[in-house]
Amino acid sequence: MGRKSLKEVRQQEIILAFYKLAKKEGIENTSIAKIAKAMDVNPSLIIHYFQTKEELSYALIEFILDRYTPIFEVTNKSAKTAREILLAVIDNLFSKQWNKLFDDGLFYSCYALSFRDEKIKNRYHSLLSSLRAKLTEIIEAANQDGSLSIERPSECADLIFIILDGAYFYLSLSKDPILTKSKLALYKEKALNVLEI
Amino acid sequence: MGRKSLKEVRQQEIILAFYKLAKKEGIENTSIAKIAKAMDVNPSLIIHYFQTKEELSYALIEFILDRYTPIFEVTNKSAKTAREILLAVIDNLFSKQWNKLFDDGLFYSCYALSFRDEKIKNRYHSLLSSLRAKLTEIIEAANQDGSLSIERPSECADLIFIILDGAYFYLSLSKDPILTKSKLALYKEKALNVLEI
Amino acid sequence: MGRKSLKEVRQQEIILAFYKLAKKEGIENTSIAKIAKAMDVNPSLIIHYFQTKEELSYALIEFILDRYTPIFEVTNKSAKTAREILLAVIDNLFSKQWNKLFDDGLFYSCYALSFRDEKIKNRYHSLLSSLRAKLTEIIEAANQDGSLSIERPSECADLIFIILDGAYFYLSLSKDPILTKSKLALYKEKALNVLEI
Amino acid sequence: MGRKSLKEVRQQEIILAFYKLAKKEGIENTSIAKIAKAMDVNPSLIIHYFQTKEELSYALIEFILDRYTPIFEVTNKSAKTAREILLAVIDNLFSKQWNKLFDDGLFYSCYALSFRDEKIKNRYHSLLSSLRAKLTEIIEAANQDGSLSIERPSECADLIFIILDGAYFYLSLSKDPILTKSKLALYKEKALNVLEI
DNA sequence: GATGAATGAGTGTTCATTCAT
DNA sequence: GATGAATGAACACTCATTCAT
Repeated sequence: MGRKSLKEVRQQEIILAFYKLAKKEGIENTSIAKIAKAMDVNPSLIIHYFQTKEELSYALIEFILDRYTPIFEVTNKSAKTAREILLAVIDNLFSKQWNKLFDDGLFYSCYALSFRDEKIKNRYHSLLSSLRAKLTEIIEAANQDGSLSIERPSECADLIFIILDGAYFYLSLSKDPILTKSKLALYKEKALNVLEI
Repeated sequence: MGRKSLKEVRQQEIILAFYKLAKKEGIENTSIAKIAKAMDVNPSLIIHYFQTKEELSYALIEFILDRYTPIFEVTNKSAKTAREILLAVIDNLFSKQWNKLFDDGLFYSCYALSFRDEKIKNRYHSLLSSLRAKLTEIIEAANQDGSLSIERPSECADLIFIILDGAYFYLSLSKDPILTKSKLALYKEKALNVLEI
Repeated sequence: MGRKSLKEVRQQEIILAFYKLAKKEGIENTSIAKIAKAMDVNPSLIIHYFQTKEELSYALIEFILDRYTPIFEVTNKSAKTAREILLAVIDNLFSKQWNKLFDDGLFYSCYALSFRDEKIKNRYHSLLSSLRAKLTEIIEAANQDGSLSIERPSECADLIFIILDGAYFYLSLSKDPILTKSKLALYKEKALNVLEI
Repeated sequence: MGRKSLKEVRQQEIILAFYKLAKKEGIENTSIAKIAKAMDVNPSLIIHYFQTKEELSYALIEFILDRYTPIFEVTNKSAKTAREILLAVIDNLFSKQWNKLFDDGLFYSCYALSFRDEKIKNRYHSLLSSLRAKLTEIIEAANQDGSLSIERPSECADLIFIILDGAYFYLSLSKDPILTKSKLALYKEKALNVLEI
């Protein structure tokens, strides 16, 4: 299989540096020069690996949306029933502990970009769709083993994400972590209601 | 004693020009120079009215969030029962026809700014809170005249907005207007369910 | 005789505000706008009284060089002998306590301007000449009453100012006030030697 | 590995261009853009080599104060006695022919800056101190070989510079070169008196 | 693979000034 | 006498990018 080429390694380093800076100061304030400075390399090197700023930005978005991957990770998956897995996933979704590298500000910044960039819009849309699809699968599995009997699993999964996204949209603005926690618990309950649990 | 003040008029003109440009090209790509060019005035005139770009940006956000005002406007309000008003408002909320000057991209762009600007965060939070408060009032009015009997009106209003915000978050990415419409109808139904209607 | 016109009063206010700002931040960093802000009036008003920045600058230099006037002020002049007056003046010169409103940085800044502005150069030259002339007079008076017998009074006065200016030029850079004081005393002694005292 | 560095060469070119412009029009009127124009390069190139205007200004001051170096250069030094060297140096000092690139206006402009910039003040102070130290050394050498017997060499050197600085301060304003020359001769004589020559 | 030279367009902001009221 | 509108040129500085080495 061989080791990763230097190119890929370097590209990842650059994206990570970009990510960290953008997280701190915002995407629009993060220039190639700043990234280069943070990495202590020459700005030209960044252009060398990503021909344009635009390409670099796409790579960043890719990186950011990849943060979502572990959202469905459940420990001891094989040892669990479909229903247990579903509950664990719901827990995951409504706790947002799944990824420490995740940054809401950046997520919404890039989301906002999608209104003027079709490519980004597609990327976001496909992420949101795939999340829904995965949840749908889990619901269907629970249906199959009889532990659940949801009539329209995909509609149900969709609704849960509607609640989830609406919840984070609102709670991101909150400054009271205790209130946030209790609200999140409430919304989770509502999501479980959707599942008739 | 002095020349008559054009301040408010000019400021509004500038904000409107800013708004239009930002809508088209994004906030981060809209410079004072571009606004000035669009208005066919000198850039320093803009600084004359808004001392800094920051101040101008705050004014823009104010302007954008003001677009939300008509959301609760219902024709023939006095002739209607509380329940009718409530239904009309829900219709409003889930149609987003209430304001043609509204731009989602801009709304989310500014929202994203709130993660690095406390002032903006407060402004968004207060908007969202006041919307919830107004809906709560309407629900309570319907409770009072017996046409509704919701136990926790504010929790109920909150939940409706959670669904609404989650819905728009998701549907903003959609490119299929027909699907969007039908989904919106579905979410509205869910909101009505929350109201036990 | 009547009272001073509003014009003169206002002009003096402006110059004083200019002076204070320039003292703090340097001439080259002091703009009409800043002066106006400090005075809480409109920038145009300043232009109204001094047609151009240049004119205002000339007025400032005039103001600054006027600070030198009290240098020859000696209390109880009439009660003193020529020699006593001379000694008092030398004391004055080498103490620089004569005017609290005096600022060295500003003085040298304007002095530097004289290299590119003939008018300013003349003004400075005439100040330095008149100071020498006054000192010469005092020396001549002491010569006359026999308390001194200097052969070339004007040359002598010139030399004293050479020492004085050289001293302040050097000591302005010093950060050790005690050393400054002792050095100043030494230079004064040398000046008195010139007078054969 | 990378392109060969032009840094020092270019930096010197920039400083020289800065110097020439500042000499003609004054430091405060010399902008980065003007320097760039004079050099027929892009303004950003100057920023590339000196990150800020401030840094560039420091470099200029360094350059200006370096003009003082040749002041103690004496031809045929080894063939001369200490006393001859001393006389040659005094000649140098009071002729100011030592450096054609020297500009008084600029010197005093930068000197004036030292009142608001500690770094510049230190630089000037160290220059003046080192000049005094060098002269002291020469006087001590003459003391040693018996051609002079000055009790306090450093005080003596100091006094000579006081006279020198005071002289140039005054004579810089003069417009009569013949008078200047004769005065300078007189002051030189006084300096020699200090050395009891 | 990486650096440094160099550009040109752009940023927000300040400047002195003019003119109408 | 004083204000506010408006300008146009200038400021230091940052940007993404290209090219030579």
